[in-house]
Amino acid sequence: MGRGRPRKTDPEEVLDTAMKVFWNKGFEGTSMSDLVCATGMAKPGLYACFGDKESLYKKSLTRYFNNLGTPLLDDLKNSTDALPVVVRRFLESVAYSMLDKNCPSGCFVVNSLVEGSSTHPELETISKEYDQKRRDIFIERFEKAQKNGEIPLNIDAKAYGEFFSAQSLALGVLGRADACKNKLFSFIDVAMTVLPKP
Amino acid sequence: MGRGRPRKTDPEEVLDTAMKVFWNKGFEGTSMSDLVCATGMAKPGLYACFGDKESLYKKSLTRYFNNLGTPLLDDLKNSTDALPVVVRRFLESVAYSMLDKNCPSGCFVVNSLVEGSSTHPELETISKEYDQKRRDIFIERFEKAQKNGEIPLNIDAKAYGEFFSAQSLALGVLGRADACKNKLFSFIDVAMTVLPKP
DNA sequence: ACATTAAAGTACCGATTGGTATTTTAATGT
DNA sequence: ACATTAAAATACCAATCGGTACTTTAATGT
Repeated sequence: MGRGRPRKTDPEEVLDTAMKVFWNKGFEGTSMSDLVCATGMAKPGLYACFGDKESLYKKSLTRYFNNLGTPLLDDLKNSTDALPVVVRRFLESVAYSMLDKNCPSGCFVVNSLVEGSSTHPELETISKEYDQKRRDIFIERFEKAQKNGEIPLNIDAKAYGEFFSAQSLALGVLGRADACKNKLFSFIDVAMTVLPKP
Repeated sequence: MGRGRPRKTDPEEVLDTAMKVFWNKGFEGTSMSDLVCATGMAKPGLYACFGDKESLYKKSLTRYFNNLGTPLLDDLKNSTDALPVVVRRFLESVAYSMLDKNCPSGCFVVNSLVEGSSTHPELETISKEYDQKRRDIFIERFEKAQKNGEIPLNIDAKAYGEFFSAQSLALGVLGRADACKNKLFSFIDVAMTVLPKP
């Protein structure tokens, strides 16, 4: 163990809590006082641990993407399951995430994309980056599907990949507007009809 | 003409400008000073004309919906064109709105839905109300289409209506993330493949 | 001309904002 | 026992926040 006074709060837990506050209220809607109250870490502690508000927000968004986004993307990229299976599983996982009552509503990346603070352009950059990663992996998977013969050669694999990637944006907004499980899942059912038979 | 000193700025123009500022930067991200600078109307004038910040935001969002949303919804509701024609026209109109360089990016209703200020619950209520209106009209149109034989009877008209209504949410986020015309339109092309033949 | 009306403009209010300097507390190494 | 380390806690900063009281200006009605 280190030398000085022991930490009252685990920085990982603090970051997790801060993530949820930003996710729920946005960058502009969250004050440092909000974060102090929610995390239990005093203001100077937050600054010492995570830097200024913008830096803490970036770390929160990165944590969100790594913890909640990356597993879904890895599955989409690496699973050997058929295209309709992996695509549906991705969208349903997003839907389940929308319904998790231990987390704020919606998708933090979508919230951040939409808030798009003009006074803090770096925040827009990072959320666009994560949005792009999802898009790229969807496109890759659809191009692979075309090579595999899972979908016909005469369709625009890139456009289809982008379409399904964008369905998670719609789910993010629907989740933010308190859509129930039935609505989210019947939305996915309809979206899945886009997938052409091979 | 009235009695007192003439207005320097037309309240309609002021509201139009305020709408664009809120649309661009959100409720929490916009300060009264921002609005004073953008509109040219001094702060006491804004309060006298529109009430407090929350009230001005509501009027801005209502103006957005009436001016930009209602015409599209009226067309969707009243046009005698075939289902694929009116649906595509609706989505393409949304896409063109995303590309209008005289307006902020994205859709103000989507932005407002996603920001969803927890400290000002009325703002969430009104954006959800406008979102619901679009959904209702889409569902109506799909139910009508089913009666007309434009789509088969064995599909879930409500789910299809909600699906296409939600595509404008996706377009709103895509527009916010600076999607270009090609991406928006090929997105719509793919979405339109959902429409079943009669 | 002059009172009346209403908007513009200035100056200000307490509260809160993001951020920090300083002190106090609690552990460890010697 | 005591210096050292590091975090907690308090107190504070200038700037900005949403909102308002007050003064000034420019028009109209008589």
